[in-house]
Amino acid sequence: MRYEKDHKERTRRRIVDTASRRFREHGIEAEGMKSLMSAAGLTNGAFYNHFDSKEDLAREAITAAMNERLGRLRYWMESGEGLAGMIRSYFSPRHRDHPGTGCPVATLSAEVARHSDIVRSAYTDGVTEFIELMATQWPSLPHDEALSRATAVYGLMAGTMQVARATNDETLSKRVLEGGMRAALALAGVD
Amino acid sequence: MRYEKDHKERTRRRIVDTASRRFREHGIEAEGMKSLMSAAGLTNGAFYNHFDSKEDLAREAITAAMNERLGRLRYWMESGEGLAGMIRSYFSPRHRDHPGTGCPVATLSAEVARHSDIVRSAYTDGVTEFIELMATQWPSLPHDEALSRATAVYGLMAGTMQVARATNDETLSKRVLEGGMRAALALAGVD
DNA sequence: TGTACATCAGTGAACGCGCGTTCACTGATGTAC
DNA sequence: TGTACATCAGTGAACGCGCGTTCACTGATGTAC
Repeated sequence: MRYEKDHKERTRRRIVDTASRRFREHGIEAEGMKSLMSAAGLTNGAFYNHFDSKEDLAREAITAAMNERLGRLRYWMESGEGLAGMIRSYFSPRHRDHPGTGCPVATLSAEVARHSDIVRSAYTDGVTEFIELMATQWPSLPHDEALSRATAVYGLMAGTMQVARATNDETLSKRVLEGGMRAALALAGVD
Repeated sequence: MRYEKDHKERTRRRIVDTASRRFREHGIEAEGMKSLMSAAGLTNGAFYNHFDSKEDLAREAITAAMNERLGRLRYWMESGEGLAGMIRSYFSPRHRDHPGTGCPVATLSAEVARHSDIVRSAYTDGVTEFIELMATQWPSLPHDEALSRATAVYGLMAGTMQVARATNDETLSKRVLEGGMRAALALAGVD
């Protein structure tokens, strides 16, 4: 072997991580291959040693982003603060101002709806797993109802975050974050 | 005059209406000028007789879409069904499957966040007006609290609609619509 | 009324540019002997 | 140990293509007389 045995694998992971961040920041379509690869410390041509196509990378980047968020949720669920902690951190200005490391549902859902089934399945798997984990918050509810509640809380979080980001009225943005947080805590029954 | 006196104005309005629908269907960036103008029954070159740039059109198309939704909300608020009627219609499979005539917050928010202040202001104005009208649903609440509640309900609607559209799991999509509807009705206090 | 002219909404080819993708090549490293 | 060779991750120019925008031109219509 010419390089250390996991050299190529580490490069590949670096591309996925970079894409996962930059797709969330700029959108999948708006992020070009050249600027993406350059941000990963490589030139454009190297990309196709690692992936079949941009769509292929989109699938992996979405999975990576969803897994990252799932780990974060798991951390909160296992901590003393529980789901309430996750909700509070979700509605922070810090999260609003850093979409690249934030919730991919809030940044990519509209685009994903227009992508191939391969990408949509990666998204669906991530969302399903996230919701299943959230649903364990309400062990006394029938599973179906717990899932429904989880999707509603998740939808509320992602939707309000988008409005908080898209508006250029700081007052409205703050109100959206605060109102969203209170409503999410209430809906989750953890306030 | 060569044409009827409002010929140009009607053409202009036709372009705005077409853009308003197609931007919601495909995204602003993904909708090209040529296909847009062709859908409006014109060729690409005619566009610049009516608008300064695609960004300029985006602003008008967003305003038009928001006004259309505002009219629809006004209709429901004045009808016997009130806000509950609007919420039920929002979570219909019909709305999910026709994004072009649907809620622009659910389709365009993520993109708007990356556009110029001109576009973001058009979005902000529309959202503000929509929320103000929704807030009249709770006349007994302090105005600030009514606004907060309205933003939360609106965010919940837009966020869950996006998940229902992006997933390719029909079961999950149905659950999201149903769970979202129930939660929205509860949050609005109209169930 | 009939004819010459002015108007201007709309046409469609062309502009420069950046896109996703391909591919001949480079050069650092490991292997063979 | 030293040298020739094989490997292959990465380079960077080039591909065809579609983008948003520009502009010289067309032709249907209204006006002037």
